Amino acid sequence: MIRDEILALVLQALAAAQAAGDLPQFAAPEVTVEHPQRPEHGDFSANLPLRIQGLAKMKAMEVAEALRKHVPPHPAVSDVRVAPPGFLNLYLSPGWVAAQAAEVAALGERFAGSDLGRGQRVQIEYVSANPTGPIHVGNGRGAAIGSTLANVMTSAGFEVEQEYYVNDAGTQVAIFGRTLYARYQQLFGREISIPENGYPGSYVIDVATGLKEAYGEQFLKPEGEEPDPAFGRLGIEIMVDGIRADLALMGVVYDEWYSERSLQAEGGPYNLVLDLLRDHGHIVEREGAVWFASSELGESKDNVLIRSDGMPTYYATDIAYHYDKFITRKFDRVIDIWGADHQGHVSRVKAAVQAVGGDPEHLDVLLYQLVSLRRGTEAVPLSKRAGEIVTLREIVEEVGADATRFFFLLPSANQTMDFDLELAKKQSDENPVFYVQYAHARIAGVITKAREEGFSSEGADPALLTHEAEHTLIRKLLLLPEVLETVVRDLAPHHLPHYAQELASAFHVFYTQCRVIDREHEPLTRSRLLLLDAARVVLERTLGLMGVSAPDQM
RNA sequence: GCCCCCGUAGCUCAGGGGAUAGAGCACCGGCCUCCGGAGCCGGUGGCGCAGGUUCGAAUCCUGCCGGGGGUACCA
Repeated sequence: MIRDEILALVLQALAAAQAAGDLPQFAAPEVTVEHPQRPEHGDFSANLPLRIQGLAKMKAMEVAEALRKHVPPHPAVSDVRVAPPGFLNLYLSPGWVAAQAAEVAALGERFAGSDLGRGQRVQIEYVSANPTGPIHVGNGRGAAIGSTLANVMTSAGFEVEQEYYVNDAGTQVAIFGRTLYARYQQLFGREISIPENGYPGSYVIDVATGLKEAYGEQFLKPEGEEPDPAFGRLGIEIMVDGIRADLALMGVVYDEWYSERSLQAEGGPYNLVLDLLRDHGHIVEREGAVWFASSELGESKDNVLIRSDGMPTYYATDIAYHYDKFITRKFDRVIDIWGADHQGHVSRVKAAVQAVGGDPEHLDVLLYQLVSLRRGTEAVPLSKRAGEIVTLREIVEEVGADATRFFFLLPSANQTMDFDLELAKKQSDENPVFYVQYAHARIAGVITKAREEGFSSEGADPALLTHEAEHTLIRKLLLLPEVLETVVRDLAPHHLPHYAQELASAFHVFYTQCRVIDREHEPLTRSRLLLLDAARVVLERTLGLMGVSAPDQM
């Protein structure tokens, strides 16, 4: 990408200036270039002179001047200037900028692809909500973030596997099973109330009804007896199917649905990991429970692995799960995307990864702050135990998958988010996603109209693109590779919808100022159609990575 | 108490060591004889407080104030 080429020029200038004796020898700090806020400061700016003025024992302006003299010529660069208090500003050549319209259009969907990941195998695990209830709004945020990150990392040359960890074992699942069985019995007329701490939501009745229709009274036992464990598992399967369908509605599709229960199978990772921890002296037994001596690994305290009732904790199975990720499946890198309520779990899991022989440096936990719901000024509780919850499906059906995803992606992950249902539903036309999609529809409309009138971008000369709005648009197109790199580096997909808005804005301005189809200027018409091709490529790409559709008409 | 995240325009949010802090919505005023006005142009308005580090701080550090989350033999 062009930014890296500019950076290379600055580095070369530094080396050349030192070789020529215009700057003293010293080890330079990490050099970066950035985009100045003001266009008169150029397309790229290096603050290197300011950073090394001390090392060089020279004034920053003098350092900048020494560098400027040694910047090697480059076809994309038309000017290099020194600006106070000591910036080195580089200006892109207008001819080069214009030519990029043809480059981008020719690259098509290959544009902005990269080999940043060099085929690294990355697993991204996200949502992984308990299958004891339907997916809710908060889970939707994780879904949008995870799936977008997976798309971007794939395009950046990572080999990405998307996974949903199905918590189909443990206490909550057992409680769900008992609740389900109570509902099932109720359907046969028994006066049974759902257990204390059970799941009061009406969806459990739906699942029970489904099981009754499929299996009749097959699972009905004499009153007072415990249900067949297979009954609860069937219920969980139905819940998982529902979750899968809800996420698919938002365009989220996984490579793998990984069962927690399978960890505990004979010879599975769970027993293996316990033995491993025991062999390494990480296990202590006290108060009737089995503990992971994590305080010896720098944690603030020990944590229970096996409760005194013999049941493994979530933490224990999670250690086995991460063992499976790192050791068994050998992922080069693992990204877990969790809600901020799991924050305390991060260092524990990292400590555990270390203890079982993985490298905690290769585990990234991306926490997203919680989503709160309101209707106008009225707060809506999200709790799963409250019975009535707002499901993700409900949101998607009301505002559409595109707006839902865009909306969830907009704030950075470490910003809490207020999802106003009333606003999302009532003002869906004013959602920024429409502004971006409208840009795409406009482009498609013009291209179609041009074709009908016999115009195409065939043989276009990009050099005719000299209007300021055209150049602003092209510069914006060239930004996508940088945006994608930032998304990958910082695990911050929120840059994408913001970029999409800037891109759409640059297009709308161009559209307003530059008429495309003009019979009296056919060569310019072709050039502008070429630019539209390029803009369409980038807009489609950006929307596609977010999982948002790029409609030809609206 | 301790740990994590956040206080930026009336609202929702970007910017997270650079030069005069941005966008959307809202509000005020303009722009279609012409490719889609779901658009464009202009205007009003802002870094919680106090110290510190730095050539330079919205950005880093410390303290305080305010909001959210965590601190289970729940997941």
